[in-house]
Amino acid sequence: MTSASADPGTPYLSRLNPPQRAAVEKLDGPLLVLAGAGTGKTRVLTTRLGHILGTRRAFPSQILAVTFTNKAAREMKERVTAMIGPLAEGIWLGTFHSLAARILRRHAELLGLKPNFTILDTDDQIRLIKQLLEAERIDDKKWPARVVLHTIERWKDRGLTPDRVPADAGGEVAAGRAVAIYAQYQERLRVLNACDFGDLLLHNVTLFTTRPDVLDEYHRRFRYILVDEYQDTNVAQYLWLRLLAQGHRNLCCVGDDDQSVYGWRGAEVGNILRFEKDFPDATIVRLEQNYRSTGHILACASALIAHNRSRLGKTLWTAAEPGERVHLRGLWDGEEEARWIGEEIETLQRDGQRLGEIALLVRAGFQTREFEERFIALGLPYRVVGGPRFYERAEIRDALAYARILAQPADDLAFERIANVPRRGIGDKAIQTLHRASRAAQLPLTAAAEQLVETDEIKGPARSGLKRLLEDFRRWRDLLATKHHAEVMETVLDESGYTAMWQADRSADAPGRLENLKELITALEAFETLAAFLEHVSLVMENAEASPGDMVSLMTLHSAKGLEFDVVFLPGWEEGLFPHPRALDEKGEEALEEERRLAHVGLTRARRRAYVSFAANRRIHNMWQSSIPSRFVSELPEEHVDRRSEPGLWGGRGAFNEYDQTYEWRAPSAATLRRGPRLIEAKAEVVAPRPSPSAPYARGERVFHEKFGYGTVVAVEAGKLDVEFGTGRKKVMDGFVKRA
DNA sequence: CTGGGTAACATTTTT
DNA sequence: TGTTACCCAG
Repeated sequence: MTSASADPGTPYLSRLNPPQRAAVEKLDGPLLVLAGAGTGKTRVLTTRLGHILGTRRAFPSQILAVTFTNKAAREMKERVTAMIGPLAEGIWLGTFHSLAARILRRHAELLGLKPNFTILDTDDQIRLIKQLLEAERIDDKKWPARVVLHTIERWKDRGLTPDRVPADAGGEVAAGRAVAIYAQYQERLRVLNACDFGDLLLHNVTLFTTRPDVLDEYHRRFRYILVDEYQDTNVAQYLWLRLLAQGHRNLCCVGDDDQSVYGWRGAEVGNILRFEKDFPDATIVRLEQNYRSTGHILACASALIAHNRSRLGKTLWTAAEPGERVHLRGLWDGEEEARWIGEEIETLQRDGQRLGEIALLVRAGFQTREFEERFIALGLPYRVVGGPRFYERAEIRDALAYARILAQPADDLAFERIANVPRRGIGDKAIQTLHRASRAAQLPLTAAAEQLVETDEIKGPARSGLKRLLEDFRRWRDLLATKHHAEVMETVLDESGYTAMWQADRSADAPGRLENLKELITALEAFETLAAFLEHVSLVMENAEASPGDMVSLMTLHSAKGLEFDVVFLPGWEEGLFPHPRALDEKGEEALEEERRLAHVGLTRARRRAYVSFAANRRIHNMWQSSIPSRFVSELPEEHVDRRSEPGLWGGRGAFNEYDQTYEWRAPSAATLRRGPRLIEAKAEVVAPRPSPSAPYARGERVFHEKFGYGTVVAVEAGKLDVEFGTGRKKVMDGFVKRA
């Protein structure tokens, strides 16, 4: 037994398997730990932290431990504290963004910022880009701000400042002027004394590369660096790590290339390969023994992921029993799929299975609805994990905008957000006038407004509303000097009429919003300064913990990463849904592999039972589509699945169903698959719907439309018709046509 | 300036 | 099906 050989002072080492132990004990020099799903990587990370401290190789303050999520950071802190006690407090442990922000605040002036810079949310970013597009007269119909922002963010993810982006990069985006927009965007951020998330890292990299003296300070500070979920790092994060690790090179990265599912957000699996290149002497440890899933499940997951070409290659194995095969089931439609899963869960529940250990993982958020409806009908308790974060809620952002404008009068974005919320007569026209004045005077909006209200350029309700608001700002700022900011904030929300606005709102979610505002005030009380609170909210604050209780969890595959459950349901494994065609459109083969990794993540969440299902027909956005099983279904080995489908469905003789004889399902041939998704997509055509009483029209029928004139019906859907008019084919509501 | 009505649209989302 | 963005009448 290895325990006999463990040092008496390090009993924790004996609880590790040999590769785990190697990963913990190899303290000096670069180390890459390839940790497959369920192989105990968190244990390795925390034990390693404890080992560094336990062997007195470094003080806590000399360790930098980086994660992606606040949740992961919190868990790591808890586990290390449990191991070594309150000493753990001193470790620089946090997310990439919070650590980068912490460093950036100390050296803000070196980057043209003040230490109290604002961290923008997506909404602010979009608004800013919109303004720039408008100024450049770029059609934002053709180039939506989100698309332009996405382009810019990918550049930032790659560590590219505007001057480093090739002038012709970005292709057609923003009418070919994406790089120019990027440069303007950065300039605006500087004037606003603001950063977006990408900037936190990017500015750090700029800082470290331009100021070796500053970098040196951090070299001396951090002697050991640990990184979790390394496969999700983008280039900027990689550069950041590499810069910080220069010298001692005590960099330990833990990740799994087979769980890289954030490529669309700039994550670079290539960083793993790059690690070996940049650190040729790196030690590489593979963790391959899975402690989570039973045999059949693991076999399915492994066989599936083996279809990916770009992998470093790991072979997961388990000492556990084979357990149940993966349940594979084809159903008639989505409704039936939901019904079947509901019944299955009820059966499990009767057999003593806790609901809290059951999860339903879907590709896209909207898919949860069908199941929610079913679960409500059954009275089955469930929770939806994910959804908008606390600080993304409109009421929270509004309240924060008030706080921001008080903390930083130059925050134009915050001002614009609340200038007319609640309504105080300051409409688009007034805002435009204000912008003109602000540009002319080279002043922030509020300062420009101070001047403007003294003139006649603005009149009527706009003028009085603005005047009143500016007075309010002054009064509230004065209040900050004498009262606690939580109290001030409450006053602000009251006196501005913001609270009253929601009290008067009779929509169903208004009470919830008022609750959220209360929660915000409560959270505010715990902070020293308003600025500290603002940082916390934008970087750290999470949704209130999902209510405890024994409930089924519903979430996307993405948010399931890192979690595990006894029982996992994986519905909707159909071409056209999973792999998601939009992903495939954008990046082809590479994206297909990312989708496959997502499938792999899904399967490996399950400890004892996994259910994969697909429906022959599905209503998406009120359009019936017939679909064929996902190619991933056929990648699950026969001998590890238990396939049961409804008669006539997949696994039967061919015809998908008795109503639709025109469509025969064949397993996609290898050639078809190689040719890519497009062909398969084309196969998933819209099927003639069941006759709908509200649309008594038939194909081929002549109809008359007020606007388009006479035409011929070419397709019928519930409530809608496809009609060929003289001028072209149009989709019309059936209520708008008459029989000709 | 506001609010109603309608057309267009609809991945994933750690920070 | 549900949401959001825009257009026009009051």
